[in-house]
Amino acid sequence: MTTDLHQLLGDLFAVSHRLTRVAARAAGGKESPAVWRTLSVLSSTGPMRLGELAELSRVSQPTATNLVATLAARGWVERQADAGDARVSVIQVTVAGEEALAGWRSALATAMLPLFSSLPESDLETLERAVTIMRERVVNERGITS
Amino acid sequence: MTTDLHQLLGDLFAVSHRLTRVAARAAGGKESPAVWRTLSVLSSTGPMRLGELAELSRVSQPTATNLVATLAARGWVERQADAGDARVSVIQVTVAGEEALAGWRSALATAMLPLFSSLPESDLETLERAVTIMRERVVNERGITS
DNA sequence: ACACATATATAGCTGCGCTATGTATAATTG
DNA sequence: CAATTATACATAGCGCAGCTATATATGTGT
Repeated sequence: MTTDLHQLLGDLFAVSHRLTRVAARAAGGKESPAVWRTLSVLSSTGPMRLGELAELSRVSQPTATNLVATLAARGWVERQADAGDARVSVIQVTVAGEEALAGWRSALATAMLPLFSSLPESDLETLERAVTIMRERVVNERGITS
Repeated sequence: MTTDLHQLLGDLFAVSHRLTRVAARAAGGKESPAVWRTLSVLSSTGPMRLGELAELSRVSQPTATNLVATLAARGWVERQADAGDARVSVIQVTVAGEEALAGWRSALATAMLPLFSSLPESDLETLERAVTIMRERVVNERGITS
């Protein structure tokens, strides 16, 4: 069966977006999805400059500034001055940030378990491979227009 | 390997959210992601009442009202009075709506091709199966708290 | 020193998405 | 059949993500 890329990408986007809505409502604490997405990026990739974070999170630089400000206000990230360049600030997840992220992950898993627990192991493996594939697409490239 | 559901769900959410950001910027026309998500839901599932749309889209009813208003203003959906119940309005995608959706899908595919075209067929099939799995999770249940 | 490039911050806007509440139509019940 | 309650959607008003345009501060090069 020839995979129709148009259809696949459209569906992938639509279902991804709906899934983020599910998650947002399920683990619906006070924090917004963007906060967790940003924290996830920082946690999985490690400390980085603000501009880099913006690229990886696929948001504009001002948006990243705001998100980091929010995260910093909660004590979940720290900004450190770069030794060699006074303009850059390196963002780093704090221990509290890792804990908050773990807590959210746990809440999310608990809330979404009813939806996913009935899946056979093979489906979970499919999802896992899909996550890996998508992450590589999202992370590795320098952006669509590069 | 025992799949860690906590990790998987957290990663799935994070990468899904990032993917929606990629798509939003890639096909970055004037319309917002929510518009396309809503239109996708309507198109794939068919005409439905507003409340149903809210549930399937995983948004609140007032949010659905607003989105439908936006879509109606662009002539992409129509509201029809229900014969048996004067309270309900049935939402239906117009021909123009289908065309707009197809156009967006095309733009999205074009923009994301550089990221996905290099994938082997097996990966595309994995993504396709993952889309199916996720869609069933998102569609079938009546909501987390039901 | 001066011009230009780069990294982040600020200002101001649009629109999503929410809760709380209002309004109109059904359904129910004494 | 009138009064109550439930349902479907609309309205009001808020918070915040995310954007563009622009400012500020620092670095680089001639």
